[in-house]
Amino acid sequence: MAECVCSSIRKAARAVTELYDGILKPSGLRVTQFALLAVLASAGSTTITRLGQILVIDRTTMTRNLKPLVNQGLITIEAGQDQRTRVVTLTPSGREALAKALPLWEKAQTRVVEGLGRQRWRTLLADLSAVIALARLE
Amino acid sequence: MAECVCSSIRKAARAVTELYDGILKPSGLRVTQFALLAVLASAGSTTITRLGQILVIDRTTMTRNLKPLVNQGLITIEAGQDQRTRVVTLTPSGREALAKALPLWEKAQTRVVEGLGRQRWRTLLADLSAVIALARLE
DNA sequence: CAGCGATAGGTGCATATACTCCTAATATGA
DNA sequence: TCATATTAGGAGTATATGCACCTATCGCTG
Repeated sequence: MAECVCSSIRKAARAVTELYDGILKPSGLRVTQFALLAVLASAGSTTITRLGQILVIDRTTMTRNLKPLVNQGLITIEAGQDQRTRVVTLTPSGREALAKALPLWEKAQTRVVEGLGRQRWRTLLADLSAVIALARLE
Repeated sequence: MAECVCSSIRKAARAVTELYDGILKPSGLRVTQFALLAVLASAGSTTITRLGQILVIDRTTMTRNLKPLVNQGLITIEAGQDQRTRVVTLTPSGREALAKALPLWEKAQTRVVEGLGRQRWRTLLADLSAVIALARLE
């Protein structure tokens, strides 16, 4: 099953997560949490469902992933205009944590990109996007 | 953070896992479990640590991932010659479950491979291998 | 052969992931 | 406008993931 797309991607995800998490460790953030904060920083306050759509994470998983960040005071969750929605907002403390983690992320990222070569890295990102689009059809 | 290698791979892993799990559903196996059984079928009985090395999964995670498969009677775990080790073996029932899941896996796999194109698929697998090797240096 | 480092594995803990089923609020349309 | 479908979210359950720390066994070496 060496050619299984899914297993290969999952395997790579585990390997690369371990690398990033290890390097990010001093920041106190995991790569999942870092990515979440980064999305909030760039997209601004948004609902839980919207965050899930952006990150390709199930709605209910998002709810749970947000919890440790709330506990650490990095984000807040409040009711939106639409009373059904809950709006997630980056706190100053969250913005600070993100800024502190950024150079560590860059370190991990550089290691992979340089090891892989820029061209190959670009190809990989494009291929992964294609896979995501494919998987999410219908 | 759209260019984050780690986030992109994780995102793709989620998307593609959902696809495979959905298609594999009638077999009662998840893609993680399918991959595990497939490794056992091709490599034969092995220890927990060895399985983890093959699948790039932490030793302790392996222990837990094996549990539902034992409960379903698809594998057995027994002490090895070396009394420290525990040897995992595919049962006839496990072999059967794997065989039943295979055509479903092929369906999911075909969909991704054809959607992506053979060439691009090959490139992706090679790039993912490179990423794994990179991440696991040192 | 006694002791010690290395190896195999397990447990506790925390996070990550998603499905099913549930409630509440909104939007829609007869 | 009221009934209904849709949408946003949460809770229960089960699996997936790995780190820190623990025990038991093995192999090696003085």
